[in-house]
This record gives sequence, C-alpha cells and structure tokens, in this order.
Amino acid sequence: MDDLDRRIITELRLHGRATFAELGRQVGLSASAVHERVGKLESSGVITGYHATVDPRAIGLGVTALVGIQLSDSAEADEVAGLLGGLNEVESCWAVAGDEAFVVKVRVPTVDELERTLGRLRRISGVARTRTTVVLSTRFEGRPNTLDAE
Amino acid sequence: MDDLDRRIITELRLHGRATFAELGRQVGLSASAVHERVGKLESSGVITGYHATVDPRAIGLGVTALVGIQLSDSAEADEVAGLLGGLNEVESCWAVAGDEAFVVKVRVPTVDELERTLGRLRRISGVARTRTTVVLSTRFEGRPNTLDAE
DNA sequence: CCTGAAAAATATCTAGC
DNA sequence: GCTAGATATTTTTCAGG
Repeated sequence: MDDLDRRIITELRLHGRATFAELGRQVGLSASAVHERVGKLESSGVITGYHATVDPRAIGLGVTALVGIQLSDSAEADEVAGLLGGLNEVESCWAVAGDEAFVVKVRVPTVDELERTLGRLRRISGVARTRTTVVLSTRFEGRPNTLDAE
Repeated sequence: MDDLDRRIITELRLHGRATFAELGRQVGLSASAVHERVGKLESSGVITGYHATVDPRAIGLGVTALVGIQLSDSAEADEVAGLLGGLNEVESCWAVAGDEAFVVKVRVPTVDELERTLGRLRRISGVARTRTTVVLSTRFEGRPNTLDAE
C-alpha cells in the first residue's frame, strides 16, 4: 500500500462510482493500472464494499438515537450483539469500555417508533438497562478521514 | 417514490457499484428504466452519494471513540460544530438532546493520538467538557435499514 | 507494476408507445 | 414511465516492456 493506493482510496471513499479512467487521471495512472490496484485492494480486504448513501428523511427515517446498553451480570456479550443485529432499525453497534457494554445507533420513522424500538431492546435477553440520547441533527456523518497526514 | 424505487435504493445501499443491468434484473426493469429512476433519485436528493467503505485498521485507524461534548454557556453550537468539522479525525458529529451538545465519533491510529485529539477537542473555543467512550470493537456499522417493513 | 490496444459489457441517448 | 435499439464509454483482459 503506497501513496497512490491511499489517494485512490480517498477518492473512492468520496466518489464510490468514479470510473477507473477518472481515478487514473487523478493519480496519474492508466485506467488498467487503477483497475488492477483497486482489485487488489478489494481482494485483500482493504476496500470492504461500495454503498449508496441516502437522505434518511427521504426514506422515512427521520429520527435517530444513540442508545447505551448495560448488560445483566450473566449476559453473554456476543449473544446480545447478535440479537441487536437482528433488529432492522439498529444501524450500528459498537462494543465499548465503561458501564455500558454497547452503544448502538438506531434509525426509525418517528418517536413513537423509537419508543417501540427501545421496548424491543429492553426485552432482549441479557439487556439490563438502556440509556437513550436523541439526535437533534446530524451535522456530518461517515466523513472520510484524509489519509495524507499519516 | 414507489416500491421499485425502494428496492433499487436498498440494492444500491448494499452494492453501490451495481450496474443498471444488474439492478434491472433484480427489480424486473430494463437498464434504461433503472438508469432513469436512479438519475431522478440522485437529482431529487434521495441518493446523496456513493462511497467505498474501507477497513479502518487497514488504513492505520485502529482506534475509535465516541466523545460527548458539553459547551460553555456562551458557546454558539453552530460555530463549535464547524470547528469540530475542521478536525480530520472527527468522522461524524451529531447534535444531541441532554447535557451534552454533541456526540462525535473520532477515528485515530493509536490511543496516543486519541489523547492528542481529545486535547484538540477541549481546546476548541466553547467546549467546556468532553466525555470519552472508547470503542472496543465495531460489531457492525452503517448497516442499511431495510425499507420493506415500513 | 506499468502501458496500450482489443474485446466485452455497460452507460447513455433517442424514438416510439 | 416504459421498452428497445443505436452509439459512446467503460470495464476487463491480455500482450509486452
């Protein structure tokens, strides 16, 4: 992984559907060379996928919340994580240090639906307590860290 | 926005570089029809972009933390949000309800660098206090909510 | 690891329903 | 808003340095 790879990655994180020719122009390589490099980055697991991002409100998911989850003493963290993954409205799940075992990000259409989702979370076996932080606005999200300064 | 649009969106959120022909096969339309629909979803702001996702460790960003940020009484939230956006290592920034004004997600190479980043956060004018939750593992992240059950 | 050319697939546009 | 066909680009493969 050299500087060219890093520049290609940065570009693809910003513009995931960029053509190989465009990427080549940016970094000064032929489309074939870029194609080859991207293929290697994909198969080596550096690039894990490509995803369209969507305005959550436009698809009826206007309410976001961060929920800290405390487990009961006997709970198996991996098992709970699996059950959290079973809920469609749980978008992200981080295991964290501190009193809480996990922080999850949930996205739902309405606060009514948020209430129902919190009920579902609390009913998961092993979940002792939840602490909900409602997101008022997303200032920015998933912004790619530039790789140049490292 | 009908069910076909929703299915196209779901597919593009999972496979952002899917071809129009592939999408057409999935939903039972011609490539041209899908092309037209996707163009409209893009120009109407439903689809906001396409992004490659990368294994953070592979690009030297093995440490993730969630940081709650309390502001001083006189602070301007918008101004602080702008300054938070100026830090490269701050990947996401949510304005939240509660004692804290923001929760940000930061990604850095090492815990040493995390310490430096927290210093930078605390030195931002208007920031009164930070509360850091270190992420031990990311169980899943940015997973697309299926749109069918709504 | 690269370039450049050739072949296959895709994106994009146009006409017509 | 769709299909189907024509054309422009792109992807993908491959020979060669």
